[in-house]
Amino acid sequence: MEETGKRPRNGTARGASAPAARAPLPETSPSPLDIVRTRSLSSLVAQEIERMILAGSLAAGERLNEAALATSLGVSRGPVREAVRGLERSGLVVAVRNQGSYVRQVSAEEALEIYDIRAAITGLACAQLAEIGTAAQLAALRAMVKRMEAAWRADEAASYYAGNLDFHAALLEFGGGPRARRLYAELGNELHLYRRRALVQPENMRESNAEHAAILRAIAARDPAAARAAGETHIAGGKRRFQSTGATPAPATSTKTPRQAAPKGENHD
Amino acid sequence: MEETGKRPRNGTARGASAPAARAPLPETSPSPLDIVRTRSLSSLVAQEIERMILAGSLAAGERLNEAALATSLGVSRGPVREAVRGLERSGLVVAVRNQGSYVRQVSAEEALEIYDIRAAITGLACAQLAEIGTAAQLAALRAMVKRMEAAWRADEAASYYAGNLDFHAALLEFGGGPRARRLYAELGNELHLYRRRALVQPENMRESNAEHAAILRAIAARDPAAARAAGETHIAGGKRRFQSTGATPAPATSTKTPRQAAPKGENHD
DNA sequence: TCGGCGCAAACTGTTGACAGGTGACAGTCG
DNA sequence: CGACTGTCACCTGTCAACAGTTTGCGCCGA
Repeated sequence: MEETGKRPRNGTARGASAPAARAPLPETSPSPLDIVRTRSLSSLVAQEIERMILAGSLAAGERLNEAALATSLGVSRGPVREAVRGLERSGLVVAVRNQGSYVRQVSAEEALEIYDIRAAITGLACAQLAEIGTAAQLAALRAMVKRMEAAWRADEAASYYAGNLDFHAALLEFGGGPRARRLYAELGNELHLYRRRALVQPENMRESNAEHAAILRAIAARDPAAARAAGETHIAGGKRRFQSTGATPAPATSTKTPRQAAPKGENHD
Repeated sequence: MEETGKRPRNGTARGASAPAARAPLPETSPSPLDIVRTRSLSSLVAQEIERMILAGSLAAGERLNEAALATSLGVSRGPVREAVRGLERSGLVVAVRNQGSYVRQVSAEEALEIYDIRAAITGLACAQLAEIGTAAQLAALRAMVKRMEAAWRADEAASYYAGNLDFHAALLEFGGGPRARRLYAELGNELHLYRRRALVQPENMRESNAEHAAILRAIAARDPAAARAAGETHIAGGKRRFQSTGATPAPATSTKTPRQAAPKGENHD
């Protein structure tokens, strides 16, 4: 790249100029109408498609019709294509030339591998948290575990699941760096693409939360090695619980089955 | 998405139809962009831009001019935009609306974090390799270590560096799953974006290769825990060698410095 | 009735063009 | 002489249209 434009790269990216200023008018629309001016349509479309995939509106293996998506979202095909390319790079969709893009299907082997990687990342975060975690962070984590305990005692699976997500997110928020956080989120998204999820069972919740408590004990004891082991054990336990619900190790037949059964539940890490 | 198209998803993707046919004309431009019609232009452009970034043609922090890239590659702006979106999702570039895309700059903190994650992934691969590795794989790894030893004895830094890359790639090829492989490659690419690289020093090479040998010993002993520890120690050693060459922990000044010094060397994991 | 063949519709890949926004430069006023 | 403001060129974001390919369906013949 040699001297195409003379714009000398402003050093200070002033970024969001007015986060909350200049709002004297009653602001009829809560946010989206003009906030859209901040991000490009492509990123909005990508976010929406990702949401549809994770929510199940677009099933795993389903084909993405660019024109249909474009009209559905009220935009042209350009932004949709850019969004799909981004999602392809993220691993959420796979594209075949002149044929289309499909929501990626995660095999059982891949799901198990993702569990392994997640275990390593979580262990890393737990170890760091044992070293640099503050008392306030520990208290917040303890409160989450308490809430989850109440949830499984009341047999509220949905509530437990949400709390579990929060707990793990907090674990990486406190103990992991930004890259680890992003990676963990991506792995979680990919895991959502697996067709079968661990069923919600009270025993799973109890076991899962007991492991949460073990993690906290190790962190509180400022023992990085133990914290790491506890974090890895926890994810490994989630993997085991995931497998025990019928994760087929190897279908060994056609690599791409068009249709899968709908997700039957949620798993507990 | 409900019943937009009636195309019933062909199960067998027959893929590349004509790999190298229809080339009777002398093909004046040897550029792979025009020869290969198997992959879409977007992916080719993405690959090319990624290559340019990793090769240094596009320096970290440099702005990507869509039109200039398009004309330079002989395509329109559409594929370039799609490629840039993909690279943005990969973390190689950052985009600002109405302003452009810039090659991402990796800070020292991020580089160190990437080392930590790489250590975890490598440890995972080493542990699995200790369990499932074949004798042939072990022999191949041993041969690589032998070649690297010859390289550092001859003080051929470039040769050692290449062998080191091969060794780590083989480690993940043999012991890691596809997801871990992809992740490791991505992390390596991001690390390339850091402005300062560890200098090539014979002592570094010797130390690095000694750690390689330690990994192989643990794998040969079929001791997953030891293999994992050896792999992590090796990457941690690479991180330490990386730091010792002057990786500033925190510049703490402007978040985006326009220009950085050119890379001065390569690091040894 | 079944298999092969050809046509046509649909979809993707790509391009060019238009509109909006941003940053820099120059002129002007205090 | 300095700061501010208006203007302008460049560039990104978006859209509509064209071309190539694939695929489904109907037709014909054995």
